[in-house]
Amino acid sequence: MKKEHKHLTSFKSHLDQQYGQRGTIIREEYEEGFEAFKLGAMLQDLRKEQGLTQEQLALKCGTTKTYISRIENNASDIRLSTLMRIIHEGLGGHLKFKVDILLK
Amino acid sequence: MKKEHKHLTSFKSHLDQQYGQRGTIIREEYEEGFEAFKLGAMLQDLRKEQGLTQEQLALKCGTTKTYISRIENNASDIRLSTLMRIIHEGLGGHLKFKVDILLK
DNA sequence: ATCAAAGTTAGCTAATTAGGTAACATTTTG
DNA sequence: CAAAATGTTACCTAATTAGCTAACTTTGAT
Repeated sequence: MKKEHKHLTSFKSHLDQQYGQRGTIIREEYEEGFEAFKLGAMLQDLRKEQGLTQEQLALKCGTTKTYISRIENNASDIRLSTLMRIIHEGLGGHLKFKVDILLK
Repeated sequence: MKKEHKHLTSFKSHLDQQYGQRGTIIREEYEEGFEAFKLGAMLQDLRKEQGLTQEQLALKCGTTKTYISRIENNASDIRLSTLMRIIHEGLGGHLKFKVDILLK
């Protein structure tokens, strides 16, 4: 496999522990890395947790598997509105931002 | 004033309490709202906390006060890369995402 | 090994952001 | 009030995303 998704396994086991409970909130936090921007990995993880194919996800949020693939592989920048649409309509999720600033 | 920034005051007082400390991390969390998307308000708050004008901020991150104004007033969608540039280079901050999903 | 499903890549086009300049409006300061 | 600083809006252009189709590749199942 070309790509590695570091926190997939740990997150997966966490999911497994909670599996069966209803109404459980998954919180997947993505911290922007120093080198590369791996939003794609987060989206791919979330999609797989829900057992969706790229095509199924694409259908839910009105795009194509082609585009989902590009996003997951960080092949393109992405608009905020598009990111939110994928998370909302595609994954049924809720996006939050946090900004940390070190005061001088 | 046309716009209101609800959490500016509370955040401001919190800042005032901590003022003078060095190395303190401000965590401004923005929860995407139901109705409208107020990323602009968050960015404006953060800018003002640092005592920057739109023009000063624009200089630091290689854009114009015109553009900063448009973003703060949610007059335009924004690319992720641009958002990150403003937060990094303009505000010296660090952006994090979180996705909450309610399991079915 | 073969077939089908899933994922990736390549073009092209249309829609939208980002950059630039200038004019206008609002707020602050003296 | 007057002047300066700050912020907003308008318009245009260039760069980039998003959408679309099709071909190619990889993975998984039988």
